[in-house]
Amino acid sequence: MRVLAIFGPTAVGKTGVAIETAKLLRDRGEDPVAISCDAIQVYRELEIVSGAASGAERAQLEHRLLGIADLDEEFSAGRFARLAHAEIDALLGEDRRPIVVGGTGLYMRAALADLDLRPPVPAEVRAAVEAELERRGPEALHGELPEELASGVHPNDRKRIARLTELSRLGIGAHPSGSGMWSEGLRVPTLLVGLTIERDELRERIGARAGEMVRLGAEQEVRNADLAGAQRTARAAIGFDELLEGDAEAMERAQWRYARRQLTWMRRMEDVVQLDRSGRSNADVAAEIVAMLDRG
RNA sequence: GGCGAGGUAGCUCAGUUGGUAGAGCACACGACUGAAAAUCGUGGUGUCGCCGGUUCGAUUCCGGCCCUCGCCA
Repeated sequence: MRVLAIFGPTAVGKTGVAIETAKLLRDRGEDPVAISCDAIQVYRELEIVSGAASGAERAQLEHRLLGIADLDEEFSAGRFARLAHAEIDALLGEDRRPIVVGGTGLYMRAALADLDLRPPVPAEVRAAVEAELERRGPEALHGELPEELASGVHPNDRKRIARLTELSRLGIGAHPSGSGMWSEGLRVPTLLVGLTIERDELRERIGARAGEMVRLGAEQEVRNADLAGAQRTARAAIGFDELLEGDAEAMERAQWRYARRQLTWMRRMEDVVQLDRSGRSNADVAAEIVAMLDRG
């Protein structure tokens, strides 16, 4: 049985399409389960601002890896990869079809392939490197990286420079950047669908969704998360800082920018089947996906 | 109607002691290996309000006009 993966920009309707697809699959005797692929939806108390599947939606299709971390925990692609692989393999073992659905490009890639991600580093090492980065600036540390690592990172890219510096100080060989990410094949047979949509329609959807988030109390949610001591990986949520400032429009703009980055990621994906859902219902799109699964 | 301030990129504005302009945001594209909704890179924005004058040359100086804002009538 092939895994079904659904990727696409924020607000394109991934959850809705997944639910409709699951219904059609159930009609033919399957028992599918969704596996969320989202770096923010893993947080328990960030459901509104992350646009996680609602209770009503989850009643129609079981979603896993949603709301599995507390706000004061740091999350990571590596941690996600292990969990996702376990879920996918367990479902396949039960002959249930995994529907891997989400918009975090790296998480999707990590779920579908074996990325050989490097280990996390001790907090002390990271704190030391961060302090040094603050003091000396990114260019200085960039200059001290081994040539094969430095060449793949821009001297302004603080986060990657920090990470590579941490790894090389611990004597852990990092990936010489580039190439590898796409060279390894998928772990298991998969149909990877990338949902696309006309820009005007996507803008409307993002606007409507942002308004809905505010109506559901996203601002309060974010204030609570702030007080609860949310970790930086949780504070990275689009809308977190914006709503703390009371600027819902800024959140909407950031979501649009994010959607474009997701589209860039999607164009880069190998073996992705792009499916234009402009002006179409979730059910209509789902029917096409099921037909693709049938075609093998 | 009078006085004052201002009209430059999609927006907010900077600037040119006269040689046809620039920053932020927005926009478009790209990179991405345990922070990825993160982080970073590249790119173009344009009758410099309109019409004249001076000048080799005016967005810049001068005159007139139009428009916006504020105050006063």
